[in-house]
Formats: sequence, structure tokens, C-alpha cells
Amino acid sequence: MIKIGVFSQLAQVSIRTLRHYDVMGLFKPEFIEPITNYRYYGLEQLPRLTRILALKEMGLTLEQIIQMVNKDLSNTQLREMLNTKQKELADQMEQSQLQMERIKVRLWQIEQEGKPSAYEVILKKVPTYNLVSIRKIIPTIQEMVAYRCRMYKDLYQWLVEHHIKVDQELALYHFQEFIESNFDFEAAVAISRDDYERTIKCSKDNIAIYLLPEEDLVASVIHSGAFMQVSQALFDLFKWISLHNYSPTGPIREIHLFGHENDLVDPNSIVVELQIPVMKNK
Amino acid sequence: MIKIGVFSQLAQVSIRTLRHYDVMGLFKPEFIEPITNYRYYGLEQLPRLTRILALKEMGLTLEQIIQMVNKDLSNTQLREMLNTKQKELADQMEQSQLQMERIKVRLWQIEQEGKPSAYEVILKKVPTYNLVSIRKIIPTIQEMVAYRCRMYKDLYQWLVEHHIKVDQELALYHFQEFIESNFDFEAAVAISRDDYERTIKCSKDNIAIYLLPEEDLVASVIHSGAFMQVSQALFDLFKWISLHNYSPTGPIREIHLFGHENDLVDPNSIVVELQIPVMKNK
DNA sequence: TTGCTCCTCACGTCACGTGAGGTGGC
DNA sequence: TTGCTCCTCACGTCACGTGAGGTGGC
Repeated sequence: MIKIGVFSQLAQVSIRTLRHYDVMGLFKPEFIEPITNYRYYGLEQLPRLTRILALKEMGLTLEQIIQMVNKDLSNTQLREMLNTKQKELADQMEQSQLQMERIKVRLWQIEQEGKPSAYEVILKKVPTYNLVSIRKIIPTIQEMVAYRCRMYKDLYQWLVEHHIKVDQELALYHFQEFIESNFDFEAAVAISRDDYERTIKCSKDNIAIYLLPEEDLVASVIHSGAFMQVSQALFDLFKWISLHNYSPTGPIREIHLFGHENDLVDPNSIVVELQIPVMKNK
Repeated sequence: MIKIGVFSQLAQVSIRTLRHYDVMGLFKPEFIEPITNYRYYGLEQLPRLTRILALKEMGLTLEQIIQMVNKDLSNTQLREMLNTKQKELADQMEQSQLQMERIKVRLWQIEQEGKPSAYEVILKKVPTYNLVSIRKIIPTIQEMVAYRCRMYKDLYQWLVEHHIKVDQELALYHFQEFIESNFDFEAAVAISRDDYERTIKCSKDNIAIYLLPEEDLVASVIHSGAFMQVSQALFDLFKWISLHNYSPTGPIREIHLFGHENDLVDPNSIVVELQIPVMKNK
């Protein structure tokens, strides 16, 4: 019969740990002095403690270990617990791997420019949108503003006619490189599911009503400032994507967080979110 | 000016998180209504939040992020924090890797025998021991008991003569395979540092006094039961070592947790720890 | 008046580490 | 009597999730 101090040295665990396992009901001393509450352990208890420590070294929680050691589980249940834990570990490692890569890129950026990019990119998932839109090829960059204005105007006119409320205005760019002409542009608004279901069938020639699917992975950046500078943000976003070994898989989305483009007061103070659906390169 | 609910949707973070960042001083609303305490955010605040989230995706703690975002750190400090985190992540991944391997072996054991080995092996480090010992080649297994008894007797006699207290009795096996004869055996006791320093120079021909070095990594198993069965435990320990891709790097240590071999009352109820210093195979 | 949003506590998480404050045995 | 070991609370950890209980605005 050994007191807790010696036993903890033999077993290479802290006294606190032994006490903790006692109150948890995971590993109790052989005998407790009723008056002093001193815990006394026996040497034959060591193998059981070792079993517990071995399970802990697999990353299992104490609750799980209690299950495995107190009740005796079937092999099937045992396998299942271990398999589950294995998957958890795999996820964790992937997670750490990702964090590592992000840090590496950041360190690289610091070396490179002395300053990280003005924009921060994050990855996220986005839900589906119920869209109403007008899509056109805009021949030259000079005509861009006029075209966009016209397109949103037509769009809102149709929406008003059909009494549809706008949740969120956005724009879609159907190109993935920097081109000089013939921009495939889509002016769009997201509407509520109710309005969508109600009007899905009244589409006109030039008005599209459709579901933009959800994306599990979009790279996203937020630009706050002048409208003119959106292209710089977009450039940085593309740079980030290639640096992190992703590839675009869909059109660029420009979410008009500032409100409506045609109601804009000051084009030098807007806020938009740029999103590009991506996937990891193999 | 946006209320917390909408802002949290735009930013894809929970309301609770925004409140938490507020009280931490990491990210405060642009304006707080004094009467209601309602938090109001501005769209231009989104980029800052995004920067915070990007740093969080590198696995940094909120405290660290506060440092990086509120005070502006030098590039050197920044690099240092990221490097530190990188090392942490590397350690974590190694840890997870180890846990994975342990689980794999366990699963494999279940498949194999339907039952895991009776013994649990754990890895640990052991400190140095101040040893006094007698080492001999024991010609045959039949002579083992007599030899051991004699050796411990001689050892204790010498210890008594020199008034040395015994901390722990142990045995060292200087072989790593199962051999049939000529066992290189060492009967030893660990003594206190004081006694060690005091007697280091009075060694006799057959008595060795020396420091058994600390080991960073020993594979250890505890056997509780009959003395006869120690060889089975040793066998399982060797099996574990090779299964987990380790190799022995030193003599086997048999720690006599039960007390003194020559005072043993019941050889069917002993407790010993077997330790083998190991290293990972490359 | 009824939902909806917002608010402030405050507990719980996981496996202990770390005092605080007090008591038996040599 | 002085250290040493042991005891029982109880707080702290990290980044929030999750109620509880209550209040303004449509």
C-alpha cells in the first residue's frame, strides 16, 4: 500500500492527475483512509493505469477511456471508437496543414514586399442565391459605365413592375483573365425565395431568373474605397488564389454591400465583396 | 450603420463572436447607442474584421491577433510570431501522426487476435540512476536463480558494510535477443546522490558504482503476477517495439517495484517494470 | 399585443495546473 | 517545533455556444 506521492512517481503521472482520475471514477485508489482521506494505492494497480495512459496517448478523451476500461466493449464498438478518432486526427492534420500553408505564404509576402497585401483573402462557403439578372457583352471598357447603368435600370424597372423586393445587388463577371474588350457582364439582384417561386415563370427575353448554386469554397475579399480600385482588389485576389494553389471554377461575383449602384452618391467610398469560387489544385 | 444581426450575416461570423471581440477590445462597433447599448457597425469596418479572420485561419490566438492588429509590430516581430506558430503547428502534426500510428497498431491488433495484448506499452523518459551493481555471465538458465540470489546477496552485503540505503532494486539484461546460454546479467540497486558521491571511490573489483544515463525514450511495460511470466511481458514489449518501428538502443532494465528479490515471499505475485531504451527507425 | 432583435450575465467546454488554507506524522 | 505529505475547495485555461431573463421597435 503506497501513498499517492510515491505512486505518482512510479507511474510518472502527477498527483493532481491521480486525484482527478479518482473523482472521475476512472482510476480509484485501492483504499482510502476514512479519517484522513489519504489515498493508498497498490502496485498491482499499475497495469490498469498504464492501460489508461496508453489509450490517452492515442488522443482519446477521458470519457471515452472510461467507456473502454470500465464497461468492456465489444470489438465492434472498440473499432468504431478508434476509427472515429482516426478520422478526427486526419481532419486535424489537414487543418494544421492548411494553417501552415497560410503562414508560409504570409512569411513569403513579408520577405517579398516588406508589407502584406492591402487585402485579406478568406475562404468560405456561400449559400444559393435566387437571382434576377440581365447579361450582356460590353464591347469596350469606355462603354462599361453606360452599359452597367442601363442594365441595372432595366432590371429595377422590371422588378418594380413585378413588385419584387431586392435583397442584395450584385454583379457577375463571366471571365477569368484580364481582357481588353467584349466583357461578358451580368447585372443581378438576389430576391427572396417567395418572390422567386412566384415569378419564376414570367421571365422575359432579356431577363433571366435562376438559382445561382451554393459554393462550398469561395475565395473572398472585401474592398472598401473607390470604385476604381476594385480592379486592384480583384488582381490581388487572383494572385492569392494562385499563390495558395487554388483555381477558379466559376464567374467572379461582386457583391454590392454599399447598396445600389445607380443610387450611389460617392463612387469614392463604396464597399464591395469580391468572390471567386475555387478548388484546390491537385 | 448596421445592426449586429445584419453585420454578422455579411461577415459570416456569429453575433456572439462579434460581442466577444468587442469586450476583448479586438474589434469594436463604430457606434454604441448609449441607452440601449445596441452595437452599430459600419461597412468600412469589414476589411479590418476580414484581416482578423485571416489571422485566425493561421491558428493564431486572439491575444496574438490583438498584438498584430492594434499595435503595429515591426516585420521582425511579425516574422517571429509566425515562425513560432509554425513550429507549434509542426509539433502538433507530429503529435497527431504518432497518435494515428498508435491507433493503427491497435486496430491491427484487434483484427489479428480479437484481443489486444495483455500488456500496454508506453513511451516515456527516465532520469539517471546512481547505480551500484555486480555483473556476471550466467552460463545456463538452470543456474539463473542461484546466480541472481548470490549476486544480490553479495551486493547487499557490501551496501550494508558501507551504510548505503537502497532507493530501488533493479536488474539489467545485456542482451537483446532470446538466447539460450551465457546470459550477461547485472544485479543493481539505485542509491541516493549523496551516498553515490560519498562512495564513488571505494569500488571493489566486482562491485561497480556508476551513473546509468537518463534516457529520453524508453518503451516501458508493467508486469504484475508471476515472476515466471516476465519473459512473456518482455516478448510482448519487443513485439511492440518492432511493430511501432523502434529499435532498442541499450540494455533491458527490470525495475523491481515489488521490493527486494531475495526478500520475496510469493514469486507468483510480483510487480516489475520492464524498460528498453529505444529510438525511432529512420 | 405579438414576434423579432438586441442586451447583459453566467455556466459549460477539457484535463488538469496552480495556489489557498488547513491538517496528520516524523 | 519544523518541514513534509496529504487533503479539499476553487479559480484559470481558450474562444466562444448556449440558455436565462429582460427590454426596445414594428
